Amino acid sequence: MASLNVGSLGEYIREQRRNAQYSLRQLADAAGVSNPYLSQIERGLRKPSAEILQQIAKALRISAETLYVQAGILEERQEEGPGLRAAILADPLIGERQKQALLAVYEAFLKENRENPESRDGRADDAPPAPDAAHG
Amino acid sequence: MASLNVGSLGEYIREQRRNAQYSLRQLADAAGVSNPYLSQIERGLRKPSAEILQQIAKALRISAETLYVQAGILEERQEEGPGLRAAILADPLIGERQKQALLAVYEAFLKENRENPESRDGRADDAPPAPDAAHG
DNA sequence: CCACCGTGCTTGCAATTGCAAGCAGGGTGC
DNA sequence: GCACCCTGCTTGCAATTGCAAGCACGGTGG
Repeated sequence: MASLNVGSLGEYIREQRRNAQYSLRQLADAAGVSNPYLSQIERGLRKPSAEILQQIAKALRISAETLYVQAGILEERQEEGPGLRAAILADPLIGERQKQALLAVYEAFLKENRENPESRDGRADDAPPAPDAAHG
Repeated sequence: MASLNVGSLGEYIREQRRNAQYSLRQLADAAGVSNPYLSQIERGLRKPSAEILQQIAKALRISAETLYVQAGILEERQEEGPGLRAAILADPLIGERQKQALLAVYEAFLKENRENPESRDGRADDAPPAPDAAHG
């Protein structure tokens, strides 16, 4: 991992720790990691594993995903892509082939609608996209 | 990490690799990891870092999150499921009946994935069975 | 002064991670 | 037969990860 990411990860952890008003030792104890190691992580000298990040996140009462994103091993969720295609591709509950199958169905519908605009039927649906905010 | 998780991770990777009809060396090369190490990972002898999992996932053309979940460092997201439902319903280019059809396909995939978690990247309806050598 | 406690950090080391070099086996062509 | 290619795996090693023991400093109380 590039030291830049590690640097920002450590800064982030230190900031969250200070926000929570924990000393280094308190957080290390709560997280079940050694305090020297936590110090090294905060100063960007070591690159902790995902398991360690999980432990630290739990002790800080933040989501592990937040630290994964800071560490560069997870991308921030795109809540609503520019379209349904992106939403399908971004869905983590289905696999690539299932995504391709859904996209194929969707493309077939689009093609059908281009060739026969009347087939859309009841498109009075103007509800705004679901406000799927990033989880806290 | 409990060896149980590493075991299932390795099995999962091997299965995905075989689904993609890659040899161990081909996948290792594509992923940028050494082939002995990939072999060890598949056999559950080593616990790869998240970065290595990212590389393997990219080479397999699956999401890194999928492997993180298998490795036990990420929980399956439930929240995005409703997100795609909303995106389908919000899409202005398809009609109500088409939306319901897409939703039905999506729900079928989710159900299938719950009952058989490894079928996400499995056989799409129109995909022929992989020409596996019988008992390799 | 001292002893004690808290703070964050240094340092050496054991275990783990990932790799390079190579082995063993199967198959093919000459 | 041989050489070559492919397959997956073994093995020893360097680098990295995470820790235990301890240091240095500041503050407090006797």
